[in-house]
Amino acid sequence: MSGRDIERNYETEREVKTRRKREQEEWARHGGYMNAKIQKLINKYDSDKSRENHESQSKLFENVAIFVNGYTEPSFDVLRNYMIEGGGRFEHYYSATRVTHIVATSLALSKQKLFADKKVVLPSWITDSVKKNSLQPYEKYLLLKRNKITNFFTSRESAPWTGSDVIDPSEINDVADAPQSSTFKELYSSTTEDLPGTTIQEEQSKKGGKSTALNMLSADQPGFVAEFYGNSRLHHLSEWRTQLKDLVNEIRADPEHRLTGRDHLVHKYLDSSKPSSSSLTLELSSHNKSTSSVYMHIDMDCFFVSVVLRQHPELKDRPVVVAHSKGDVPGNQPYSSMSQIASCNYVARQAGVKNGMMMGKALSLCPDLQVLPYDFDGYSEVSRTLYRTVASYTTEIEAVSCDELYVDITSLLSIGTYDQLAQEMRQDIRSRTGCPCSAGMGGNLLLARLATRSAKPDGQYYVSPQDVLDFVSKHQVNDLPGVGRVTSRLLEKQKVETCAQLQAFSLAKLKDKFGAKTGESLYKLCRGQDDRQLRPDQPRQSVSCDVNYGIRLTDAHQVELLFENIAAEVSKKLRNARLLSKQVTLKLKVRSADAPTQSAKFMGHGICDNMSKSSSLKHPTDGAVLIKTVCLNIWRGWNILPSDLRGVGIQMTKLQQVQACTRRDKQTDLLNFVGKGKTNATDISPTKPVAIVISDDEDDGDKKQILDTNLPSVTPEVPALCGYSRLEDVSDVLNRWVVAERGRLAMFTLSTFLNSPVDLYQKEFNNLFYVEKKNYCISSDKLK
DNA sequence: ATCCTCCCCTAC
DNA sequence: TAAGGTAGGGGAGGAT
Ligand SMILES: Nc1ccn([C@H]2C[C@H](O)[C@@H](COP(=O)(O)OP(=O)(O)OP(=O)(O)O)O2)c(=O)n1
Ligand SMILES: [Mg+2]
Ligand SMILES: [Mg+2]
Repeated sequence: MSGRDIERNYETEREVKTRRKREQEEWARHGGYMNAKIQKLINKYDSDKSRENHESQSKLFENVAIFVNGYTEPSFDVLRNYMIEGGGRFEHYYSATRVTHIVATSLALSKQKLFADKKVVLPSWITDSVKKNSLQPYEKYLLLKRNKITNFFTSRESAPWTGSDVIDPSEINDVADAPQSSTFKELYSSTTEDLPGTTIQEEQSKKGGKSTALNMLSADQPGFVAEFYGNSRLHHLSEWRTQLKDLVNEIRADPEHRLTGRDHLVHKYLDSSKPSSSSLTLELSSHNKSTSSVYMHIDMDCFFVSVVLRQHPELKDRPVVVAHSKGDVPGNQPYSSMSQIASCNYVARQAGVKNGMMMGKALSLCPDLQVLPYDFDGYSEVSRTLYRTVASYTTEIEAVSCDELYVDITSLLSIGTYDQLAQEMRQDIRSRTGCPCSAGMGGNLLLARLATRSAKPDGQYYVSPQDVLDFVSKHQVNDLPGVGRVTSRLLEKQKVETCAQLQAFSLAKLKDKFGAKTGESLYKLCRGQDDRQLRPDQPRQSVSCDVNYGIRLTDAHQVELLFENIAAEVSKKLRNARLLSKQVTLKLKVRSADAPTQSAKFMGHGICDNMSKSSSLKHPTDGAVLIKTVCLNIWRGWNILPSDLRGVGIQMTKLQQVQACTRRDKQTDLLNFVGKGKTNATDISPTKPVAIVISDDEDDGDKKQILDTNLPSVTPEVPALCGYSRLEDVSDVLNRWVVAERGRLAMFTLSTFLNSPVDLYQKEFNNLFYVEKKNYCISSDKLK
């Protein structure tokens, strides 16, 4: 079954509407709502200030101004009262100039970067200062130390979560005005996706400006990818997954890392009269090779909802979902919203609502649905706290996603029982994050994973060896990891719905039907067997960027701009990971010949044909210009109408780690290149200083990128510069040599490379010194 | 056999 | 309106 057929089964027919006026009204309404919200915050601030004036006796927090970031214990409100009563200031918005201290117990990675050189302190700085009635030195309470989070997890003193603070209920979306009628007529089984006709979406993305009232960037504009990614839950999910894998690797590699959670368990459950012997001997005795491993799988309950419900406890018994839009614009068809539900709580699940469901369908199942907006920073913070909490028990962890991980608990079982272990860890997670989670345990990854399903919500479950067959037989084949929509539909055709039924199939038959590996894996999984090991640090095999939303272009030039945008994004990712790649794959979504130009989902990709083609590079690269050029070559070989383009992905494979190259390599490479690529190479000698520079003539002439140099005065410092470097990291060095060598520098411009043989052009992007940032000008002799 | 390219499938 | 990303497993079929 092709992807296209599948989409047809769930994309809906949609009545085409002209409704610009309504959109404008909605925009105004929304603006009005936002304005009211801001006014409310201003009022709140003013009242804080007046309280400050009236109760001006205490000077405890004089000259202190705090900003509270994210979830804290004690709560936002309590901290605010302490500040105000202590004569300090409490800022509702972060401002580097006004705020003296940021208060947080955990930070999203993005915030860690933002606050890198700021005073970020634990809430206990405030509470301790209040307790002792004197301002404590903040240094003892820093959350960020040497670029990593330490303090919070080196002590177990933090109070348990009390979880009863309401912050600002005005942020809740309007409630419960969904229509009561039930004229929902099978929106989700239509076979034609859309009606042809009006071209609202096209008009919105006509070249040039920000289209229409909604300020959506057109796909050829510079900020388009960043804006889309900023709003894409799926992008965040993927980004966090890689960041959490990195976090696990960092923790595992950190010799300073302490197992404070584990120590606490040892203290609590093992005889504390002989404390000196406990930890070390246990470590050894637990390495009992004959015992097989036991795994725990931990997964947060309705993650996105739980995180935002901390601020809205009054909604916890009502059906709640997190999504971008409720689609309740006056004049829209009821139950027609195509906005996806990222997560729904268990009350909503009672009504049949599911993660990933369209809002329209969910509202038809549950008209009372409460829709809350995303809080991406909140999810990131909770994720990292979850991982650090688990890592305080053991570092035998495999990251699965932002709300989910596998843990090898074999050695921890010498401290306590399954139940004790899970209770302790879950309680710890809950008190640190304010969110519930569930845990499953079993003799392999499959059993642990399935056990979590039985455990949910807010529970735990252990599958003991004698129960395995019974336990797994009861499950639907659908529940098996790796068995999704297509596979279970294929099995359904064979009258197989449960694992018990699947067990009747012979290994040979399964291999024949599904292929060697898949067949064998199905054969084992339905019997509760699973060979997979925990794989904490698997090297990355690909790096990619995809955008399959919001693409409505009209001409080839716009396509080039979009490719440039996406190529820049993959390049950034490669450099971030310090990887170089030898193969580029371009993936496109192209509107199917018979598909309407307007998709079912606003600005969605609609019914598409997928195309992909890869191109191997002679030399590994991370350069955006090269990647873009290669992709455009592939694109030109296909003759696709720009207006039919609906999605673009660039995937980089055949990866290798950047290695700092030696001075000798560097000079050889560079001189080889210059010697071969340039007709007039007689000026080049090993002593002649050379820099390779991209000079983009369409930009103003000052913007140059330095790709490489063999400057003798730089080479002692080259190990620090080459391979991968950012201007921020190397600007000192750069400044020194640019000034010193001014006027002596030979320069090549990009056109030099474009006229070079292809392999030289690629070589130029080889793992050499590369300065990312523009606005960097050097003056020099031009090479004749 | 084993590898490669172009897909498809799955999970969060 | 809506934000349909991304990495890894693996199969089919051709090249070696
Ligand atoms: N189709 C999906 C599935 C998940 N997610 C996001 C939101 C979820 O909260 C988070 C974690 O996914 P889970 O599968 O763990 O689902 P939940 O945590 O929401 O619920 P559960 O209690 O079943 O784990 O990933 C999403 O955006 N879209
Ligand atoms: Mg979950
Ligand atoms: Mg999960």
